[in-house]
Amino acid sequence: MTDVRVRIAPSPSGNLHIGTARTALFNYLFAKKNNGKFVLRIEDTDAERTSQAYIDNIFDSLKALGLNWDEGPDVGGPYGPYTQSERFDIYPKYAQILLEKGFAYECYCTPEELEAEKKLAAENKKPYVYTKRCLNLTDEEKAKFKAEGRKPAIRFNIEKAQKAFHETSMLTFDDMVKGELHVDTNLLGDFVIMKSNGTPTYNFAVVIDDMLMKISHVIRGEDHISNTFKQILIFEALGAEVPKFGHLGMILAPDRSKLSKRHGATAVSEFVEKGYLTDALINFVALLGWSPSDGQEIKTVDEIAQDFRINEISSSNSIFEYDKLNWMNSHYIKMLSIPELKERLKPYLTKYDLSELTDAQYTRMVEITYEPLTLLSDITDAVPYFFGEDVEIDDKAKETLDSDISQDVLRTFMDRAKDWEWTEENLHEKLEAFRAYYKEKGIKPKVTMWAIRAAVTGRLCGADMTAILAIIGKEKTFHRVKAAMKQAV
RNA sequence: AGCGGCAUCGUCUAGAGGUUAGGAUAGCAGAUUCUCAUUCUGUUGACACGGGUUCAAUUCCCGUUGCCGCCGCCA
Repeated sequence: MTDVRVRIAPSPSGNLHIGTARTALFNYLFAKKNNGKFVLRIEDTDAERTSQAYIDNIFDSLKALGLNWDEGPDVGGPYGPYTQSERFDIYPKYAQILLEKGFAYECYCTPEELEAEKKLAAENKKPYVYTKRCLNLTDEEKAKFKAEGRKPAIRFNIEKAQKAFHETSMLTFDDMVKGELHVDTNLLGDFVIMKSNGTPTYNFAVVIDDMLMKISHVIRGEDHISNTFKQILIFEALGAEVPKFGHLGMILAPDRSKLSKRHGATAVSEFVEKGYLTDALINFVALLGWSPSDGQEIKTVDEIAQDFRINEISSSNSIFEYDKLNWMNSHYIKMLSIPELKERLKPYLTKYDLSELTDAQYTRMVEITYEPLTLLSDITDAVPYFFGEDVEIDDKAKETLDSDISQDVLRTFMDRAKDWEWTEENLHEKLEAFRAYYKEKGIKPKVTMWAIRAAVTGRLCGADMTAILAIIGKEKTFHRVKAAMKQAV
């Protein structure tokens, strides 16, 4: 078997899309499983849509996801360069070969002429196929066009290639995930391989690069299926070995349309900013189309690679739903160690003055608040009452504080607590007794605690109350309780 | 319009010619906790439709429908 070499070839016209990340993952898994190489190639033939910021984003996102490449623009490799814009001198040579062999021809049609052809086809309700009007241009005709200042594009001669390598017009290939796929090449139309500005089109550049980079397996989205037939013909015309193809179903938004900005985050970096862990993202996205043989869904990329078989991937589209991603993210958050959590939560705590807390207090705060987090960013709204002298009291807490019972609880609390030793263990004991005291008077423990919670945190729900009191300290606690009492009088 | 692809709980999926159609997530109910959440337990919920083939089809074939994709000198 030839060496397995796969690639991810993003176009830097945007940040790394979550769908591209999944395609990259499946390529990476395939390489891992088969001891192959995973290469990164940047497809920036369209200079206008390319930007360095996007390239950086693609690198960073892929790295953050743990999808490290063996060969690529930054690390190099034996078949570089790995950025298409740096390979522009390569493509014309191969176009020339095709021209000489008769598998390609010059096309002098103007955009306007082409537009008219398309319009005509649309009017006749016929699918548009290029009319091949430039196929048999004489030298005189070409010279005349050139004299007019027209620069030729180069088109691929489908019929010639098809007749040279296939019995009939039906072209077939065996897709690794979808099985046999066919098309009638008569419907393809002679497509442009070199633009009139001298740069290659996508379909051409891909073939040349995959050929030169010795890519053995092309795993990509199913939106490329119709390109595959064209690409196979080019490989054959060049006398190159045709790689194996595998086409993945698409990731759709909940409304079944393409996942786009209006559905929220689409770029990996956006998910990360929102507080998603890359481990959770990659695990989640792996489950779109692939399923573990042991039913254990939480897995590292390496574990998945062991269990990965490309022919077992689902060939249907799948919908990207947040429910499960969220569950998985909270699961991964819970698996983080406290020291790790302390660091990873910091970016979401910038609106608070962390220096108000000692390291021990910060540690404890994290310990009692991380469990219910769905996103790392949820920490922001979960902890305001650990900071500052006063707290903002929300409506429900206000209402609770207004009751006679609450006021009574607070008075008693102040009276008793002034003598308490302010350690968490002791507070735990004392508050238990405190609740018991009120329980005997017919007041539920939670009502008792609500009064204190409302006064100290300004809300009715939150983390462990004993720990909160211990962390913020006696002074601050009393200050807030007094404030709450005054308000109600 | 044409061509191609896809079709199992809301969602992600497992499954095999004969299964009580399994799991996860979400939902619902209960238990636990000072609250919310977490956690635990239980539970609702699916083979798109119509024809074949077969003793038997959700599974194989054909058609219909639906959805997705492609028809650029974008990638």
